[in-house]
Amino acid sequence: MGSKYCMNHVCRGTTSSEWKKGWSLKSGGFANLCYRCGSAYENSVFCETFHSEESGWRECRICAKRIHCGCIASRYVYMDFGGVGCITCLKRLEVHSKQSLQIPSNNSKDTVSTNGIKDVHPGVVENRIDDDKFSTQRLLQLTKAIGAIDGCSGLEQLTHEDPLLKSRQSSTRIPNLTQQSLSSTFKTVNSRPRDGVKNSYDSLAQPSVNFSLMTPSSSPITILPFPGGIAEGSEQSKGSLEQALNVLPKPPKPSPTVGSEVNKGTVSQARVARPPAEGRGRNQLLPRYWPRITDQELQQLSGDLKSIIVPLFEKVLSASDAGRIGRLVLPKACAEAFFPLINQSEGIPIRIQDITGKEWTFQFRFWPNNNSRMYVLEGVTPCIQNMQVQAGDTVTFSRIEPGGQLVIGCRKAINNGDAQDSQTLASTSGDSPGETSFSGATGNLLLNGGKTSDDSLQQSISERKKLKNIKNKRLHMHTDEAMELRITWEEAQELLRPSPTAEPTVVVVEDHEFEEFEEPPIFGKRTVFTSGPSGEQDQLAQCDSCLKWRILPVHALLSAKWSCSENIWDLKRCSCPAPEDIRPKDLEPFVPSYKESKRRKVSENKMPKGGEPSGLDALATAAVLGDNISDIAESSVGATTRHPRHRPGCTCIVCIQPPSGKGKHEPSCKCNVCQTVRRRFKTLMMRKKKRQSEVAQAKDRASLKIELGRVARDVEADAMGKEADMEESSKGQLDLNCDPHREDEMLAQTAGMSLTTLVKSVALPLDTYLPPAIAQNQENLSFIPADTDGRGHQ
DNA sequence: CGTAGGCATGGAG
DNA sequence: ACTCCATGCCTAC
Repeated sequence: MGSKYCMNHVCRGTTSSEWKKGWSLKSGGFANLCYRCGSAYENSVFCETFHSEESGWRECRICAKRIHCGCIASRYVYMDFGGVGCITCLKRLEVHSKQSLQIPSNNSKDTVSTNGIKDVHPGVVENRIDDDKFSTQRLLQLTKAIGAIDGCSGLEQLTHEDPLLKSRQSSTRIPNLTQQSLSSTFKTVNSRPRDGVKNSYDSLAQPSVNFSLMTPSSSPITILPFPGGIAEGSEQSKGSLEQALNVLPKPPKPSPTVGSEVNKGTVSQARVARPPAEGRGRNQLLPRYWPRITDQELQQLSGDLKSIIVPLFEKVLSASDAGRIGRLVLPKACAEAFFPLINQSEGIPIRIQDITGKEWTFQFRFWPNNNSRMYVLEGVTPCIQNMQVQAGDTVTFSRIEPGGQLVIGCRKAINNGDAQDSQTLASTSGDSPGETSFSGATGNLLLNGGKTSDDSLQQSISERKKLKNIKNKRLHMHTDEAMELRITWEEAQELLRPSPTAEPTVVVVEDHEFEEFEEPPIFGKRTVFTSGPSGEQDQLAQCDSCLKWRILPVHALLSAKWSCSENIWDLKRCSCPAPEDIRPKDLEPFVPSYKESKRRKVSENKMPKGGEPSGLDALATAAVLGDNISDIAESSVGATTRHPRHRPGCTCIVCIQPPSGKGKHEPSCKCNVCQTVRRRFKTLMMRKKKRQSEVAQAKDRASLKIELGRVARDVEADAMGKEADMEESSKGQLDLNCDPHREDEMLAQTAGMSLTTLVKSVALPLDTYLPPAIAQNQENLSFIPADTDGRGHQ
């Protein structure tokens, strides 16, 4: 990396500099370049060839006017990879890509690949073009063809006493500029102090050139191009005329319309992403952040501000960005490329002006995030509101040259099919969707994009992606309140079923068989248990296909997705065309929301959906449909044997039991309720065994400890002649034998009871009901205990 | 209780 | 596997 001190005259005197990898214009090779000035001359003050006495100014082979040597300090020449061009007629591309320059020099080289261009692009240099092509006549033709560019009229801006130029003065217009004016311009464009808001954008990583773009009715609009665009592409070889007008970098895949528009002497209105302006790490910017301002808009803006506008980047506002929190997340790469370097998390206040000149002050800061940073602009709400933008719209960041003043603008989203409000805003504000405007919304800047169908299509796809991006899952869940899950753990438990692939292991505990499952349970279909007048029980399930209700045996276990075809218990009702088992009128008492449920279900089924609801989806659906499970249970089971601890509507395994003496289950009953009871009892027993084991171990340890203590006290008693302490030790022993888990003890003793009796006596903590696998992972589920404040876990 | 600040989380690329 | 970043969410006020 060499010296830490950039010795380029631009940075001269500074004590340190940041360096980045880049193409050195001095050596033509890959080197460390100063972030500030782009210079690779860490130890030298000037480029050796800059204004060298011998080489001096050189001439454009096309317009025969002066060009710079292309050194790093030669700011007027756009040099990314070492290309050299005439700053006046912009024919540098021709020179850069097709031929080398015929540069007189004292070292007798008839062809000079300036600044090591030969090393960088050897192929380019070798592709020479006959000098005839660059005769004066040819030059004039090209100049006329350029038209709007007005040839090399900007030549007068340059001045330098150059003997080589003098030799050409007889045939070409030679500027009479002074070194002073040159330096003045140079400083104006490039010299920006490092610190401070307005002048701290140490982004002159690459030399730049002022490209003059003449419009028929306006003064030249000078635009700082992006170093990366032109030199990188192969499109330059298509001809100088196009590139001459392509003052902004081309998109990676330029639209064919761009060229045609250029040829017509107009400015491209195509909204295409352009590689960003120079800046730290700009090459790492994702294309999604590339500015998509059209040439026309840029011209308009530049003219309006009477300044050089350098589009930097843009971002589609997310919901968070546009929210009232007032924090706009800046893409990291953009923040680091175009915003001041900050070392403290608190950041710095930064002033950004809008098109009206109104200045906004934001706090530019970052948060540590995963060993990285997350950059934000704080306090953007007023500006966002002023621009009348919202999520889905795009904010643009540009820079005014000289001075480096940041400018914020906006562009309304084109396709607001998903962002209805945005469209409303656009219409009310008079903006057409998809147009670029700037805060303050001056009407003359709202230009029609003039997109072709291809452009529109591309743009539409792009916008759709953006909208999709801003409407991600979280947002979707949040905005779609119907998806909000409000279901209690108790309700969730009732949907648990053994995994269909799970093979239970039957264990016998105190004469009761219990099924153990290695696999965690799954969510089954919610069904409704009914009890008839005579006490017989039925189970009602709704077909997911035809939505008809079917009467099933109480022991039937249904998967989350169930249809009539799976009704193996009633062959007359095993297909959807079969009439419903129960009339809606009769179903109402059990499913109060039956009608509403069915109505919603039908409309829901009309919506295209990718997958089938299952598991959590089934729960979500239940919640969405408003099928208050509590209500269902309460009404469906009628009078239940509710445990006093449970509230009305409780659907726990206790409360859904039929009243005593009614519908008593046989010991071998395999209905859902009984199986659940058995499962839970199994869990109880396992926990009890575990606890007993732990207690036994603790008891052993305590006994040992007590025994040791007793020995010690015996010794002490013997010594002291006292025996009173013996009783105390006995008390301690008794305490340790006390089992604090009386409840489990009691429950364990119920093993011999009938299931009904067992159920009656069970009053367990909620987590006890849950199989261990679920209990452990309950925080991973999106259920919210009914009695929480709704903030979820944690 | 409401709000803002700050960090954590997890989906997406 | 890793980074980025949209958003969740805890904490302090």
